[in-house]
Amino acid sequence: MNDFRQDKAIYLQMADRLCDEILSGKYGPGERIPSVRELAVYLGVNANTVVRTYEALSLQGIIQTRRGLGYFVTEDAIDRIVNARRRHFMDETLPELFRQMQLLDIPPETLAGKWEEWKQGR
Amino acid sequence: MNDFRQDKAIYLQMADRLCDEILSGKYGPGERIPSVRELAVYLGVNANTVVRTYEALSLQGIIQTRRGLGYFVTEDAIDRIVNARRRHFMDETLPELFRQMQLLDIPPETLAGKWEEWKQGR
Amino acid sequence: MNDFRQDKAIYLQMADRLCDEILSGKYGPGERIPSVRELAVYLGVNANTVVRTYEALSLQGIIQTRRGLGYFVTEDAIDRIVNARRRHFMDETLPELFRQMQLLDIPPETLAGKWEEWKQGR
Amino acid sequence: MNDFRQDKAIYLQMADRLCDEILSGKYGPGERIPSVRELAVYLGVNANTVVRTYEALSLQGIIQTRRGLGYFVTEDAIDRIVNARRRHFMDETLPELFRQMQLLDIPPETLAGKWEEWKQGR
DNA sequence: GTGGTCTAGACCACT
DNA sequence: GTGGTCTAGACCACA
Repeated sequence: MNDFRQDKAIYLQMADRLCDEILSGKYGPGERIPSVRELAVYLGVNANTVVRTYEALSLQGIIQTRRGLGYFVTEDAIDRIVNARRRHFMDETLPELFRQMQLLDIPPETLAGKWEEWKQGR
Repeated sequence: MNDFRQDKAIYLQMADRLCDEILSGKYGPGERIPSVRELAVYLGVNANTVVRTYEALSLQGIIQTRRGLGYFVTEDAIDRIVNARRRHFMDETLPELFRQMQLLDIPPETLAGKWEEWKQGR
Repeated sequence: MNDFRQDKAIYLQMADRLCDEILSGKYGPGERIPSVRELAVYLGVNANTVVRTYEALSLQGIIQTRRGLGYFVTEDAIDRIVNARRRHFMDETLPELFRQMQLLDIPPETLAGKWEEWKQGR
Repeated sequence: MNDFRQDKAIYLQMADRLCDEILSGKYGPGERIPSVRELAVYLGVNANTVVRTYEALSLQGIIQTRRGLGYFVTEDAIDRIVNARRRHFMDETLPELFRQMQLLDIPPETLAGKWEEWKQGR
């Protein structure tokens, strides 16, 4: 229990995991996810931390709450997750990649070549 | 003290940090870096862990030992670090990037366009 | 200190007040608002409650954080507040109004007439 | 006990509640409502506050006192409550609504359209 | 100083 | 049981 990295907020790591589990089909659209207290005990974190995770995912429309019943995966959760990750890739991953390329003096043409190599290797 | 991630060997994380500090100029070429015991106490890790770090960096020619004096940054440390990181970029960062792009269904042409955007934004 | 109603979360009431103060010009676009701890002491609430208020307003793009400096009113804060309130009027106020009208057996035509009356009375 | 708002006199809030309970059938026409002292203890308020509540409702003809027996719901209590609330709707709710519409720059024609929408949605 | 996160424990309303 | 909110107090990174 409680095997989280130190370089990212626990509640965000938990959100990522839940999204992975939704994408993998562990929790399908419309299904109920573990209650706040259940998950808190299971992962060895404070209930408030789980609350923050669920709030964040609610705001993104990936899960929704039903008072007194629990949290449920929304019908379009998968679309929303993929879109959010695509956005993150464009706004975070790519700029960081380009920053590194600049620092390491790697020309952008390299990317196209490496992409071909990689596709072959699969 | 001792704020290391759990997902990577501590001695490798320490090596990364030392490289960062060399690149930043904190320890210039030819300068002495902290002794094994000093660094072990300072970072709250076992002295053997520091030894492994220094051995790894020695093997890469980034630092070198002088009997009875300590470890010193080599003259071409910066080049070696940049080259090592360039290799890491090619062998680790890029494949991971391409894997993500495949998962998110992002075409490779996007990279060239985004690179131009990013260069403009700077 | 601490004069909040019991029928609505304190952090939401605080958010409403802050929006009022932004609309009134007390805090203009680009200006800094009180720090989390300042406001907590001033209003006699817990710092975490202020944090929730500021987080909620951040998510709506009404304020934004600058690490180590504080929270600042965004340039388009006023537009966002007005739009949010208009949306609330349509989605919350009106349905509640109509529900009451149905309960009290008040015909919808009444509204137009009363509107004219009210406009004259001003 | 004693969960009243701060922004409205407690005796008026108690009167509202009693009216709700009459409308809901908890106390039917002709039935006896709790004694002043009973209600005061139950709600944790001063007995004089309950007296003011009952006086106010008596003046509106919603309840009536029978010496030595207690207060009783009048036969036409429900009509009187509905009428009072209709008056409140006209004199308080609507002007406040119109004030908001003016502030938010919402044209009065919107009401008719939204009313149709709402009726459909039920 | 600033904000950001986490824990522990409490009370509430709703089912 | 469920989620929603609040308090008290702690430690962190950033400026």
